[in-house]
Amino acid sequence: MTTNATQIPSQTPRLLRIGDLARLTGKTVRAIHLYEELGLLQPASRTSGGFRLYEQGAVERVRWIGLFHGMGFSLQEMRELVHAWWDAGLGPEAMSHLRSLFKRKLEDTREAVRRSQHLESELAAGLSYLEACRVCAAPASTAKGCVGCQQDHGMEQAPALVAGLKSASPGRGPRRSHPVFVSVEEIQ
Amino acid sequence: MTTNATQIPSQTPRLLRIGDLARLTGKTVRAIHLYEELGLLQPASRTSGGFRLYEQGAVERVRWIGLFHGMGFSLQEMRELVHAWWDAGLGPEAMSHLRSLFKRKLEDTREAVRRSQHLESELAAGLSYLEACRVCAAPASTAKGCVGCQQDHGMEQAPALVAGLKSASPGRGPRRSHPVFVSVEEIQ
DNA sequence: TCGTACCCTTACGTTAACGTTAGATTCAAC
DNA sequence: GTTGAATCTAACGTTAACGTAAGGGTACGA
Repeated sequence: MTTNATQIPSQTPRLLRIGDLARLTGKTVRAIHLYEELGLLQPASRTSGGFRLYEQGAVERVRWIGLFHGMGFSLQEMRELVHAWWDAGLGPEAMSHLRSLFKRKLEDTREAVRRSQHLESELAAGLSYLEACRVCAAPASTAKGCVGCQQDHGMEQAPALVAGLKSASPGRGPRRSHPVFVSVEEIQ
Repeated sequence: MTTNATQIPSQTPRLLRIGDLARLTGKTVRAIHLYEELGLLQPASRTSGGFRLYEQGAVERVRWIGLFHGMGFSLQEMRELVHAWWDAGLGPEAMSHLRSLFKRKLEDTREAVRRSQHLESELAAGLSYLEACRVCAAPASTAKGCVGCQQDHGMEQAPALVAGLKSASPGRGPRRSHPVFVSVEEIQ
């Protein structure tokens, strides 16, 4: 009887070996091993020699893992979710637990969105600030004096990201010009 | 002459030892050492015995590091930015490089926002799906059959996150009931 | 001066998600 | 049967951002 990715003339669909699964999903054998260790995926069976054999559904499964991992779910979190799902059929408490997992992750995700959006606006403001230098004066002189220029570019105050960068400059500036005690140059 | 966090009766403000800086910023001494290694922060000087002494500005600096680190900037990325800022005074190319760093990070951040927002909507949909179970039937029977129930909760299709969880169940189900070859139970 | 908190440098440990390597076994085509 | 690709398990390595510990030196108030 042929067991390797061959059509079995009965009701059992063709099974995949791990390498097939890896190629079909763009993952490595190692990654699939890891998912199995974490309980996220199981082979349908094994050969008598110990080779893992997977059903076609495993392809979807690995893709699902990759999709949500890419969106921000750690493998551990997914593991919790999967286990909570399996347990949810056992009673109301388990179901409540599953829902609370969803709620917590949803809240965490909303917070992450806010943080990223905040950073986005900081970066956009900083970039505008830097672009403004190129606009407001002749290129040669602007580029030369831009980083150290004192004008506020039409803004009341430099964006926080740029302000922090600016504060780095004077700190380094005086240290180069006026050493206080031991001039720290070993960091180079 | 007193050098430890004492007012020097001249134009030099009181300097902080590393422990002071750590307490004022909520960071550890170790973290501050790391920032120094990465070139993000430097002590203003050292005692003859080697103790680091920081200016008040270092407090703002460490806070800035923490703020943007918390928003999604890796320390390495911040290092690149700081160095690009320092170099930007050297000419138009360096200035252009600084701007491109901003642009790239801005693009990455926008992508991160999109990913998180996508996950957020998936989680919200999944939660609605799960909440609908509690709504559509009596608690006792709903909780019992919820995970495996076949009705679509008024939705054409389960959200992708839930669909992936559902697909985990039948895979585990048959394996418990109808082992094909070697039943894999060692993952327990 | 003494005592104690503080600081120094060095170095190894932790975590998540794999990557990489090695030696042995299995599988399937020829 | 032979051969070479594929797979097995085991184990160590990588990265970022620190945490932890150790042994020795420093700073400063009492």
